[in-house]
Amino acid sequence: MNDAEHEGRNNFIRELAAADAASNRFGRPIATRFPPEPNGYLHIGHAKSICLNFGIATEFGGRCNLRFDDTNPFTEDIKYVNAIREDVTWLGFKWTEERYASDYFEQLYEIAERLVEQGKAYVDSQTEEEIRLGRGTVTAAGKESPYRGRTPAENLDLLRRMKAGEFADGAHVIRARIDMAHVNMIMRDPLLLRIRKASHYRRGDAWCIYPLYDYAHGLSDAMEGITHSLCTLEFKDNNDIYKWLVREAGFEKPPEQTEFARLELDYTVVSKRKLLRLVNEGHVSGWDDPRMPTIAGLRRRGVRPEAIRAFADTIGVARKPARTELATFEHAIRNDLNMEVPRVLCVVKPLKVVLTNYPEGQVEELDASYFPHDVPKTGSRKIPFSRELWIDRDDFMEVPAKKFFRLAPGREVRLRYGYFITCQDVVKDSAGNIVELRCTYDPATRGGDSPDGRKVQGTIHWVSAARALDCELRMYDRLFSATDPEAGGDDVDFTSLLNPESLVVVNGAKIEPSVATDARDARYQFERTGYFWQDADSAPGALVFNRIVTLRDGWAKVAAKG
RNA sequence: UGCCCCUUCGUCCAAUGGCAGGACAUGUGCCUUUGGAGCACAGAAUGGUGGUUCGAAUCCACCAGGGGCAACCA
Repeated sequence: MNDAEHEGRNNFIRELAAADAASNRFGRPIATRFPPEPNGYLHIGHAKSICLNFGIATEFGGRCNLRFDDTNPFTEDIKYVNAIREDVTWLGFKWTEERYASDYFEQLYEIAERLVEQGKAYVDSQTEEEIRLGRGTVTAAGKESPYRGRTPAENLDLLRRMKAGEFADGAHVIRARIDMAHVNMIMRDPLLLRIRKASHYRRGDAWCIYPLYDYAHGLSDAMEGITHSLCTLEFKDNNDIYKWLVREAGFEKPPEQTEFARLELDYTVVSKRKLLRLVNEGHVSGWDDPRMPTIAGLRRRGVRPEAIRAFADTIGVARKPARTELATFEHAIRNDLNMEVPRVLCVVKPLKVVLTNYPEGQVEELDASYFPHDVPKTGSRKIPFSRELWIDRDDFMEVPAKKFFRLAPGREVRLRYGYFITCQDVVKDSAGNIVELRCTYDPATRGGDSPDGRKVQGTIHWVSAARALDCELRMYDRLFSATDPEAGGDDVDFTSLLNPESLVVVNGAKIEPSVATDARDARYQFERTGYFWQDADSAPGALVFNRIVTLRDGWAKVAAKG
């Protein structure tokens, strides 16, 4: 361990890096990389990997590259490159170098020629299906290709002509000559290069043979001088070919791959294919829908990068496949916001309150601190108080339940930063719905304290009916109603598990007027309700707030118990 | 069915042969001009069976359970 041991919890990869740094095992600084394929958007699972890779590099005075593993021209696009760059930057990381696997095509090709010359690779001309069948199964050895015995000269000629574009897609592939009976399926003569007469988003039509992941990844790491190649568990078996290639290619002190468990979060899917379906089938509004687990979605939701980094730290890194409870993530979000953002008052479901003993037409400006006593920040604003107010419907019960501390007929409560009020009368419409409360206020309790020392059980939020602003509230909840939406495998369509209430739009909420002059990207705690900020759709006069996360709700627990 | 990986409180992660600890969650109490936050306390775990050892979560063997691998995807 070195002097950076205070920076987060311990894990096996960090110990490995610490030991390697201490022994100078690689003869070069610790180097990691974050290697996304630019074919989709980054999500919370990538954030774990990003924090790990950049964290290790920083902690041990090394470097971390952002490398785009763009070896498949069919699926990749510059727009994803840009989105990924934006997301990594937003998360708070600076990469040492920006690299592209597609910049290594030349070197990868040279290595292929050498392998062919040494008889360690060959051109296979079987069909795709023949190759698949020939691989055998997990219990039965594979069969050697009839083309496996081609001479180096023959292979080299074919390879050059493949590169020159003489053959159609699928006519030939380059395979490593390893062992068709290897217990690890990956090692049964893995494919290295395939023909794709496709335009690559960066290389255009310069190439028509493209490396496969196994061929490109380890060698790319090696060419960049990476020391610790960190990836998720499903690449465990690929480690064998990784080692084989960097050795055969002759790299001194090649990088070493280490696998860790990917993040699985309750009520969430992170597979690119499924995320894509959610977008394409219109279950969400886009990649940045605030319910999406994408970085873009979390950003639009209002989650701060600090919260994501803190979350990554608390979940740790291990080899055990594990699911994390959503509460762990929500705690990280609240914990971050709690100490940072100002409190304001917003009434979600307005119920009119008329203070019968308050002068008609009078408006007072009350002082209201932006922060509670335990947040070491200062600042306040004025909030208007008037005869007619809005309070939340949930803060009134005509027949109060046990342990309900809020407003009820004959009961006195405190209006936050305001006065004590007592409910005198309940006004209903012809259908019996409560439409208005007639209350009295105690002028001596201005600011919220009674000079006679009288106590109230509840404090509720409110806004002036005359001065409040209308706003729309988008109440987001978990996207799925099942803890593991993928548990059913292919037998269950995961979209059938979508939570129908993942978005509840509340129109006609009432918010205090101070927010009109705040910064557009201000985040708030709406007291007693949750954390919010303005959505991208918001505009002056048509305010729209996203709920970032709810507050912990102690009353909900009491009420649930009855 | 073959190979590989994994198994510690409800959940996630520590403890690397020497007092099983933290966080989230849960419960109770205190405090409170947010039923927020905070504070205090509590309950809660080494998958099983053997073995090695003065001593095992840790090392070994077997068993059980979970996961990964049979794309010209990454």
